This record gives sequence, C-alpha cells and structure tokens, in this order.
Amino acid sequence: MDAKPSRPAGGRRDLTKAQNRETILAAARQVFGQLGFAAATVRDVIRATPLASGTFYNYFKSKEEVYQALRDETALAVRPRLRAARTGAAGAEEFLAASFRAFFGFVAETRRDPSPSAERVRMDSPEVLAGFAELEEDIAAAMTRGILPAADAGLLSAALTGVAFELAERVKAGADVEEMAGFATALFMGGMTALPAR
Amino acid sequence: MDAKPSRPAGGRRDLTKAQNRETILAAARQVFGQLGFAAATVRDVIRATPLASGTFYNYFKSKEEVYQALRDETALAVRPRLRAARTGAAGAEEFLAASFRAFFGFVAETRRDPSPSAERVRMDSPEVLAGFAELEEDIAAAMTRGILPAADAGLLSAALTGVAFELAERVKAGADVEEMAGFATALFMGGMTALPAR
Amino acid sequence: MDAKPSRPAGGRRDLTKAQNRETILAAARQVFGQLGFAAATVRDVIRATPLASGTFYNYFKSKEEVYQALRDETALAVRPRLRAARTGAAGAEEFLAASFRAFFGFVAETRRDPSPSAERVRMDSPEVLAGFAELEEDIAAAMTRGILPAADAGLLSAALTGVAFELAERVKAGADVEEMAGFATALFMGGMTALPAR
Amino acid sequence: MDAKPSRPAGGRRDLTKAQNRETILAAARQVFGQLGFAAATVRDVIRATPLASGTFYNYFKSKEEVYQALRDETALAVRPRLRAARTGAAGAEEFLAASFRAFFGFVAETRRDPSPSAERVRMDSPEVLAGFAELEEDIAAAMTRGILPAADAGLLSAALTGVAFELAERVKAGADVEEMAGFATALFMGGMTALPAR
DNA sequence: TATGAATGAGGCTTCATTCAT
DNA sequence: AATGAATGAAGCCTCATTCAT
Repeated sequence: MDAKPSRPAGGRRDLTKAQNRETILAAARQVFGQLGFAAATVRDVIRATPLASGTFYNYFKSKEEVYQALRDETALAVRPRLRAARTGAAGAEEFLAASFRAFFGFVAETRRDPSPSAERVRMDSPEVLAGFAELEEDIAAAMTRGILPAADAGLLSAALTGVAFELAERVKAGADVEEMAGFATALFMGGMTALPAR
Repeated sequence: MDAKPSRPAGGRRDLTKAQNRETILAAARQVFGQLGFAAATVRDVIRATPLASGTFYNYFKSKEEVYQALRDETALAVRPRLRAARTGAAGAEEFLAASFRAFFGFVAETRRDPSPSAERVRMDSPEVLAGFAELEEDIAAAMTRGILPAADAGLLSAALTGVAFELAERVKAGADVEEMAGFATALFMGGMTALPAR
Repeated sequence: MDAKPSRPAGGRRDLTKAQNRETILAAARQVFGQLGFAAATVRDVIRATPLASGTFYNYFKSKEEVYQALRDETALAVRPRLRAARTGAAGAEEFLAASFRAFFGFVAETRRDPSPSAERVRMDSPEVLAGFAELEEDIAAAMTRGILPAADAGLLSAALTGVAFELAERVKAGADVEEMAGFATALFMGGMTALPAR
Repeated sequence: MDAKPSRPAGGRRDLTKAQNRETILAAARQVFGQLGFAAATVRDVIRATPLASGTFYNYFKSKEEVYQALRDETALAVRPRLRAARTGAAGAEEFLAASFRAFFGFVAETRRDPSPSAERVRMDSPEVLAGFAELEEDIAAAMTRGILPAADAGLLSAALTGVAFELAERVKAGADVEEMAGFATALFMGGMTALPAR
C-alpha cells in the first residue's frame, strides 16, 4: 500500500458538527427570546438557521431538548460569575452588591428585544435557574461564616431571587445595572428606609 | 358546510348557562395552572370539561378571552382586599403586613394542585396581575402621605411584587401565611438584619 | 256548557305559520343573492330573520330544502308570465321579444345587490330553471304552428337560454330591459348583421 | 404544538414534486368539476389523492390558489387556440366557425364524467373564464377591421359566450363538435331562419 | 310551536417529526 | 451527516342540527 495522505488532519467534520450545534442554539436563543418559548416552534428556530429541518433532529430530539441545552449553556456561563461574586465577598454588602451586579450585568449583556407579546416566563427561563439553585447553599455558608445574619436561608434566597428577577425586567428594558444593583442591595441591607431617596 | 352528524349524544343540556360558564372558567383555571397559559390549548380546557367543543365558543371567543375573564374574576376578588389592606394602614409596617397577609391569604385560599411538570409562569398568570398594577399607585400615595419613606415607587413596587410572588410559591406549597407575611414585612422594614433569626 | 267564544275565528295560528315560512324564504332569497348559495349558511339565513335557529327546522329540513322552495316559488311566479308571453305570440319576432321582455323584466324586478364575491351560479339559480324547461316544448309547438322556422328545438332552446342568462347579468347590473330584449330578439331574428349598430 | 405522531405510515414518498403537484391539480379539477368550486373543500381534493393532508399545503396555500393554478393551466391551453382561431379569420363566418370549433373541440377533449349531482356552475368554473375575457377585445378589433358588423361588442360577446357555454353542455354530453359549431355559427350569421332545418 | 344553548362532525391549517435520497 | 418533502396528529373554529324547556 502506498502512503497517500487519507484526509486532512484535525477533523473538519467535527468542527462542522459543533458549529451546527452552535448555530441552532444561537437561533433558538434568539427565537425563544423574541417569541417566548411556548410560542416559538422548531420551524421558527430552523428558519432562523441556514440548515434544513431534518438537520435539527441530528442535534436535538425536540424543542424541549434545545431548551435544556440552552439553559445548561447559560447556567454554565452565569454560575461561575455569580459564585465568584459571592465567594469573594468579605461582608454582607459586598456579598449582595457583587451578586446583583453580576446577575444584572449578565442580563444586560444577553438582553434581546422580545416581541411585546412574548410572555414573561420567569424562573423557568433559560437564564440562570440552575445558578440560583446554588444561591441558597452559598447563603447558608455565608451565614455560617458570619458574613450574613442568621436567618432562614431558603426564604432569604427566595426573596433575593424574587427581587432579582423583578428588577431584571427593568434591566432588560434598559435600566442601569449599577442603579438596580444599588437599589436591591440597599433594600436587603436596611429595608425600605435605607433606599436611595427618590 | 354539509355536516351530517350521525346522531345525538345525550350530554350536558341540563346545566344552566351560568353553570356552564363557570365550568369552563374552572377548567381553564385548572388547566392554565397546570400547563401554563401558553402551553394550554382550548382543547385542553374543553377536555377538562364535560362539555362539547362547540360549547366553549358559545361563551368565549378564544383562549385569550377566557384568560381575560379569569383575570377579571380574580382581580375582582383580590384587588378590593389588597386595596383595603393598604388604604386602611396607618404606618409602614401595617401597610406591608396587611398587604402581604391579604395576598398570601388569597393565594392560600385559591391554591390548587400544581402538577410537578407545571411551568412557573409568574406575573402573567391570571392571578392578580391587574391587582399589582394598582400597587405602585398606592405606594406613591402612601409616600406622599408620609406613611412610606420617599423612594422610587416603581422599583419598590417591583421589589414587593418579586418577594410576594416568590414567597407565594411557598404558601402554595403549604407554608404558613402569617410566617411568610412576617418574613416579608420584616425584610422591607429593616432589611436582612431585621429578619427573624433562623 | 256555556257558549263562551273559544278562540278567534279564522285561525291566527295558520297565519303565523305561513308568515314564518315567508319570512324565512325572503331572508334566504336575500342571503343567497348576496353571498351565493354555497357560501350562505343556514345561520346567515336565520340571522336575517327575527326567528330562532331551531324554528328554521320546523319549516325546512335543510338549506337545500329552502333552496328548492325558493326555486319552486320563483318558477311559480315566472313561468306563467313566460308562458303567456309565448302563447300569445302571433309571429316569430313577437314570440322572441315577448319572451325576452318577460324574462328580463322579471330579473330586473327581483334583482338584489349581490356581493362582488358571490359566485355566478347560473342555470341552477333559483331563478326560473323550471320555467325554461317549458321553453323547448313551446318552441316545438311554435315550430309546428309555423310561427318559428323548423329547426332543432332543443338546440334553439339552449341557445335562447344561453343568451337570455348571459344578458340577464347585464340586466342585474342595471342594463335596460327593452334594450336587452331588443338586442336578443334582433340576434335571433337576423343574426349579427341585424343587430342595432353600435 | 406538541404533536406526538404515533408512527410513520409509508406513503407517497416516491413521487416527485412535479408529480405531486399534478396529482393535486388533477384531483382538484375532478372535484371542482363534480361538486362545483364553492361546494368543494380542500379536504375533498386531498381525499381524491393518495397524499396526506399536509402535503396539499406544500403546494398550494388554499383552495383559491389551486383554482388559480387550474385556471392558469387551462387558460394557457385554450386561449392560444381561441386566439389563433379568431385572428386567422378572414371573414365573419370563419371568425365564428373557427372560434366555436376551437372551443367545443377543447371541451370535448377535456370532458370528464360529471356526476349527476353536479351543479352547473358555469362561468366561474376554472375552464376558460380568462379566455373569454379576450373575446370582447378581439370582437371589437374584428369590427374595426370590418370583419364583423359594427354592433355592441360587449353584448355580442355576451351572446356568443352564452350560446357557447350552453351548447358546450351538449358537447360534454356527447354531441358532435362540428354540428354544434355549425349550429352556433349559422345562428350568429343569419338568425333562426338560417339554422339547418330539423 | 318557538326558542336558543348544546352538540360534535368536519373544515382549515400548522407543526413536530420521519425518511428517502 | 444533510436535505427537505411527506406525513398525519392535533389545534382552531364554524356550522348544521338536535332537544329540553
């Protein structure tokens, strides 16, 4: 047998595969953002892609599966940032401020223009669900470390989440990240009376 | 055009008009609650009913219309209670405590069994959207009256809403109304440090 | 037994029945005229009536049946007029002119404004189908009497019918009855060259 | 939204795109011919096909669109023939004879078996509507050229159309093309008296 | 009889998914 | 793998018709 080079080294094939997957995920993120998850169809996602409909099923079994992948991908991106923000904190205020800043910053970066009809699916949006699951854990740890006052970590976590998501809507609508983070931090530090005067 | 229905089918002819409307609304409430508004179909609603498909359209033109009706009905039920709670308040703490108590009380009364698969679609659920729209207004008024400290009424309203909905999930899961109202009130009165110790 | 008058003599009941039937027929004529038979629905007919939907079925079994009734009613109205026009004719020209005049006159009297989308169902429209069935018979008779030249009565009848219906559209659109009758008569009397100059 | 088709179903995957389009057009032609355009449904067309319901919509957006395609196809077939017949004519008789012959010839070629229940929807049938629109134009031109006597081109066109369609029914029923064309030509050339004796 | 709400067949269309190429 | 036409379940809705009152 002669030694003719069989095919390019490095595997163009794999690259293409990974690229297609990314193409679909990017399209899905955009489409879900604009139409909402429920209203968006697999066809919508495919149409936002140069790929053929059948190709979708080489990468994902269903709309739900892209959604999962998106969520995973997003969580993978935010969670380290949120974790880092929290674990580096020396005191309560820093803990809160860094967390809110990281979260709102992420929201601001990834905001798309949603159609007005897109429903507001909150907690189950691809954004960060998993990340906020770690929150309670970190809060409990911070309480143990004495950085946060001892309280019900589950409820505090819920309250933080509620405020964070609610204000995230403002951020999506264009509100300033620092201002929102400042407001939320002040609220949790000292309650209503500590809020910046109107 | 040329429907030739094979034969009659017994049915629900005995129920009154008002009863049927209620039947549909009840089914819609349940179905929207379990599947989320966007995922639910008119068929799902009908199937949760002993009625025939056409009957739905004798009462509502579309899924959206039932949703409106549900929202109206709910708003009619909660809003006066929330308003009363707020307008009767003499001070900040009372304002908050009464509001949370009214809201969580309502949630506790109307809780249904959410299937585990239920998406958590929050603000756009039929429950209370309209009611919370009044909140900002009342907060602004309370600030003017000096009952609440002067701050950004919109943001405060958002924060209250976020906390209220997040804790409402706990209430739906069986948490104690008074405890939740107490937690939330304390948080807004004095921040984290004012929270009841764990 | 005392002789108290049991109920009004003459039977108000029957009168009402006949009136309802007429009401439905009138509504059907109007609705079919505006929407076309196929596009019109029984509901449309009922809506054009003060009656309830169920009542329709006390008088007619289906849309087809009203249609039949309408056709019968119309035929009953036109046929005598057409017959009279033809049987009174002393010569060919009078035979044709009187026939066309009677037909176009009827069309003009009963014209309604059809929606632009109404399809042109021609021969099977309620108008006169049955009446034109008699035509061939009368033509054959006229040929026998020597009033019309001997030809294929069936084909001549078909040609007359074709011209009559086609020009009837013009009449419906507002064309002058006399002019149309004159045109058609001239055509059948002497062919194209006999037509009134443009 | 969440279609869960139980299993595949074999099918018509072997046919080419063009073949499927033709299959649908052929089915539509048949169905429209038998039921009339208005009464026919997309489902009727699909049922007259080995294809699945969704496949229809890969080719046509609606019943109207197939109708257009059919009309276009038919017009493409007849109009040149009719035009050629008319424009080649040196005199009135030739003009008429060639036109009727071309039209009846086409009708004879394309006749299908009309079910006895078929409504006779005439002018709006896919056949030739567009072709006859050109007629008036050509008649006016022929009048200008002196080939036809000067008269109202619109009315003459209507009369020709009426006769043509009425006799076309005979052709569909098996009548001889030449005989029908001869009859119609004679009628327009010299009126009733010029008709071939019975 | 008259009423009108209820019924459910069936029309239209979209969409997730399969499969031959 | 990639393609994209075919598939058919299922959603939406209208409408003829029935039937309790």
